[in-house]
Amino acid sequence: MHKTLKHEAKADYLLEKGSEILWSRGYNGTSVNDIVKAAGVPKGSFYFYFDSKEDFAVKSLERYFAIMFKPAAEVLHNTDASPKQRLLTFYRFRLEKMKGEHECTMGCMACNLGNEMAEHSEQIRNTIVSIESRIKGEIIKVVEEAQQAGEIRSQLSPNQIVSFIEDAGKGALTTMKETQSPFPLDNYYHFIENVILK
Amino acid sequence: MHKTLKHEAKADYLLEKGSEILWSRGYNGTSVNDIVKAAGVPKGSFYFYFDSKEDFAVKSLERYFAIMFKPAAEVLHNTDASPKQRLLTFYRFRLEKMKGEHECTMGCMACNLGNEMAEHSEQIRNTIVSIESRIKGEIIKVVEEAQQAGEIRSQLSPNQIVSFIEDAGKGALTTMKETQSPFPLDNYYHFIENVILK
DNA sequence: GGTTACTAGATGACTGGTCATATATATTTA
DNA sequence: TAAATATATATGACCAGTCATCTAGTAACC
Repeated sequence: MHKTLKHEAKADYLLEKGSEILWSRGYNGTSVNDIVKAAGVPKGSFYFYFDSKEDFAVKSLERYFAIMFKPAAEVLHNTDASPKQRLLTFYRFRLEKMKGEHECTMGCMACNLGNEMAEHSEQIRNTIVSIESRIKGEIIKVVEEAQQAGEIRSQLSPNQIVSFIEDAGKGALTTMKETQSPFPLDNYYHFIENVILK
Repeated sequence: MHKTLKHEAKADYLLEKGSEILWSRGYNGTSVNDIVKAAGVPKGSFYFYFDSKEDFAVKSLERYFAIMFKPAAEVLHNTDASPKQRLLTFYRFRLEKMKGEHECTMGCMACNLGNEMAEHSEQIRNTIVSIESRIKGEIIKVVEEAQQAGEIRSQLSPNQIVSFIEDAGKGALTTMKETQSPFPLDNYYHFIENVILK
């Protein structure tokens, strides 16, 4: 079907209203009804804008990554600072953003949906894996630069380093959500700065 | 209500049969029907053995931690080895156990349920937080010993170190599940051994 | 008889998804 | 220009099935 601009705008509106519910309540905890009610749109319209609830989740994730990563990416690529400094600012930036989310109670949307659905929806799993790997790629480049500049040690490969930092961040977000406290994220940053990126 | 031995045995049987479903499909993805069907127990009986689905999840988590942590704890307290060696063996042991779970597709039950339900069930959140903090306490003691023995550096507090390692582990399990690969766990151990516990 | 252990079946609200139908907006034709 | 046609969008009633939970009862034992 041909998608008009108007079509896309309303689909975006549904995503805007529904994504936070999905983030908070998870895939199986969110009903299509919840989404359309939040947007004030009749039930029947949902399936005009999305193929299925699964399709809505995929587009929600894409939107989430776009919103969360884009501003942070600018920090990452801002060549006024040295590679290492850019990495630190980048992680600090992301972390503060996550801490701000509803008193540390919501965690990371991708982690939530990944943990819940990776085993049961290839669409959702693929969306998360492919976007995360693209983001990782961008960070890896900066780590390579930092290694070449001698700012951080070179015994570990950039992929190992970035994989570990990214994974540790996911876990910190999980614990943040469980304990409803920013400590895990602050502790995480402390390790990045003082132990990992050395 | 007075609980007989027989009563407890049958409740355990329901937990044994239902926990894996809960682990795999999550809280909202698992129905009471799924659980009783898996155990071959009449539907009406469920509420004779458990107060609610939420109660079942709490007891499932307690069972999960007991099964996963108990054997690992023996490694942790086996005083034949030095504190640092015990820590490394402990983490290696746990990691191999998690890698074995269904080709890396299931992740960690507590992370799954925590991410899904922490915001919506105080019972589930409290269960996870309190058990994890007890486990953390046991590990912290060994880190203290290792620091006193000069086996690992002392600039960081044992609580900081253990918090970070535990959180990083959760994230590694999340990525393991997303990517269906053991790499995140192996990379995690590599960092514990060569970067964190130094 | 009385107490406790257990369970079949029902409850009403809710699930993701479909459908026929209605209207609004473009596009084409005369 | 106006009329005719086609397409895009809107809508809520409606599936068949599932949800967590409860009630009212039977079965078992003392």
